Amino acid sequence: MNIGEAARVSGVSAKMVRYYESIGLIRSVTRTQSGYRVYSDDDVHALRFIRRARSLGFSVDETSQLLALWHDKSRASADVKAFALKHVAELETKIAELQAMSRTLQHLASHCHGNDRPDCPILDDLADDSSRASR
Amino acid sequence: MNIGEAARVSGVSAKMVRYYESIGLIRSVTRTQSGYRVYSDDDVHALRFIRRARSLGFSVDETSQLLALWHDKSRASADVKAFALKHVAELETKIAELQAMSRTLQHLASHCHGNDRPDCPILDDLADDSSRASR
DNA sequence: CTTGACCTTCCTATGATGGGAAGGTTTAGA
DNA sequence: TCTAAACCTTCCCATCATAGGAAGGTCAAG
Repeated sequence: MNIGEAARVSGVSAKMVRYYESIGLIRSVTRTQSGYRVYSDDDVHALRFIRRARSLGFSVDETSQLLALWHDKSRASADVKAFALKHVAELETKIAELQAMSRTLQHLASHCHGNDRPDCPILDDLADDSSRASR
Repeated sequence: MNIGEAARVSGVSAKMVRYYESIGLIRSVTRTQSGYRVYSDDDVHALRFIRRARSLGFSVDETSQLLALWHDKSRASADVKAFALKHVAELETKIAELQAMSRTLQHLASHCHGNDRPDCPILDDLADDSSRASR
């Protein structure tokens, strides 16, 4: 099948399929005489795998490692589990960072009258971050 | 003061100070005869404001809008509050996305034996995402 | 044989940041 | 007074994953 159909059935855009090939994430598929890429069901399967891994927040590099684990029939499930849990830890770190931002902003907003007067503790905080330490 | 000192006291790298100037986030400061940038306390104040806004997850563009609100002495605090709360909503959306990823991965990992056998439900899921719908 | 829907490669941009090269300036010390 | 170190300047490149678009070749249906 052509790249367009492979893109459609895998959910990965044709643009990204070419990109993934260029960086070596997927193998270079065979071509027709005229140069069109030809994809097999296995290729589409790999593309779906990639799309799913990306949707779980794995980087392209990490996805590459997951593909290697997938193809390595002799790997231990412990290796895969450790890899997944390491990513979970990174996600949790990121979540905690965003929650800290959100919490701070909500706190500031709760002290802002939100009326038509100009004085606003949110901007006051941004303008003088030493206030955070002393208050 | 020179850009190096301004960077040190504001917490924004000299590299970024030049970048912020190049994109118009901060004004072009005056120069010495030899071309060195010269920063005032007000300039440093603005840089601190920017650093704090960035640390709360505002984009450079949003930071620019915050700077405008800061300098607009007649704006209503309601405008600032609405702006902040919109950002909180975006943060919460992002948090929810990451939490969904984390939850899914934790769920998969909990079903993985994590031993030296090769079979692993994590990779099975990645390899066949139709399983998610049917199970 | 034409037209439209494909496909190809190549270049550009995004957002925020850092690295580094090549070269000019300033300052402190010998 | 000279020199070396520590500054500064601009300019280019890289990151990461993705998209847009141009210029041109191919294929299939009418």
